[in-house]
Amino acid sequence: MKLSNSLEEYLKTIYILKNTEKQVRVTDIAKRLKISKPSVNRALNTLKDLKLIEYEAYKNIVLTKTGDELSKDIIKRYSTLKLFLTEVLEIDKDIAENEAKAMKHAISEDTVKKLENYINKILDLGDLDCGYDENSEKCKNCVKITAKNRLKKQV
Amino acid sequence: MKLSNSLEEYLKTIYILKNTEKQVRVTDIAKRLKISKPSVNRALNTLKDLKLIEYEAYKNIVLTKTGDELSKDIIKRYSTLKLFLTEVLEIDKDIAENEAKAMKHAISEDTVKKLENYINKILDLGDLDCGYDENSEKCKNCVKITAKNRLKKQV
DNA sequence: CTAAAAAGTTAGCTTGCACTAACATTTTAA
DNA sequence: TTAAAATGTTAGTGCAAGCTAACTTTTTAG
Repeated sequence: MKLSNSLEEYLKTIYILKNTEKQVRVTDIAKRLKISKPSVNRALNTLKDLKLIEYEAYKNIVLTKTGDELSKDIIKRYSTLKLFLTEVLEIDKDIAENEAKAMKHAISEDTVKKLENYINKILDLGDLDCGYDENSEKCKNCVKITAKNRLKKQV
Repeated sequence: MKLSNSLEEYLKTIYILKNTEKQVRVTDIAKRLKISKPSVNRALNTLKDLKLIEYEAYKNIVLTKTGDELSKDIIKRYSTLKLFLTEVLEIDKDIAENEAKAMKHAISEDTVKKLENYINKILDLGDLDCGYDENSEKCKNCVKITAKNRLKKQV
């Protein structure tokens, strides 16, 4: 299922609220996304029509099985991109979050997987560079990585 | 100046046509972008209002100085992303083009620069891996790169 | 040179997604 | 327990960007 970036943001937010707050409310979504409540209301009705959430007027918002799976998928795309931006390119967290948010919609499952493998290959290597002089003949192909505190849980 | 992804695609297309065809026409833009001529017409009027192109009814389409600079900037973002996807992640060209197209809007100047530096660091290393066994203790930090024919001119 | 083809434009429709104003329902606190 | 506050919904607006149908202008071929 292919959603608009806007709807993906709603779904992602619902998932995050579900796992961090007692309840998932229109107002909370609106605050987090800095969007008006009526806009949230309409988006929720769209997500309901798509059978991604259960939603009755004035009642609690609940993800369906499909909605839950799709949320995880969206968050996976988002956090993989964010991880790449912050840990590999060493971009500032806030900027990385914004860019990952806007980029996530464009990235396919396959690309996410490849990016993830790539990041793992790079970050699992341990700390810093490999000990050889980056400019020496011996190991000129080694890539020096300076990321620390990697592989923290991302949301 | 921050344009929508749609307007960026128009501007990028105008730039490319300018440099590959004798003239830049509504029909050519429409064909390339697979969008109707009236839609192109309206987009062109928007770009004209933004002083990115010169455009009079039934006349030729010309980029202004600002429009030309912005086009280059857009293409830079696009092609840097595409290069990363194709050469580093080894993603299929067509898919990479589509994803880069949709992602380019989200990426800042600063991130483009960092990504570019990163790609250069990786790709400038020469061919293939460094000769050590990737799994050996000796050089476990080396990243094997298999890209060939890199740094081709991208458009 | 003119009629047909190609190119370009205008008008009006649709959808997505934001907004405010106004109203309805639920929750909370005196 | 009930009035105020908080929350949620409905109605209607605006804008971006796609579309088709119908029209105008320019180009081209006989």
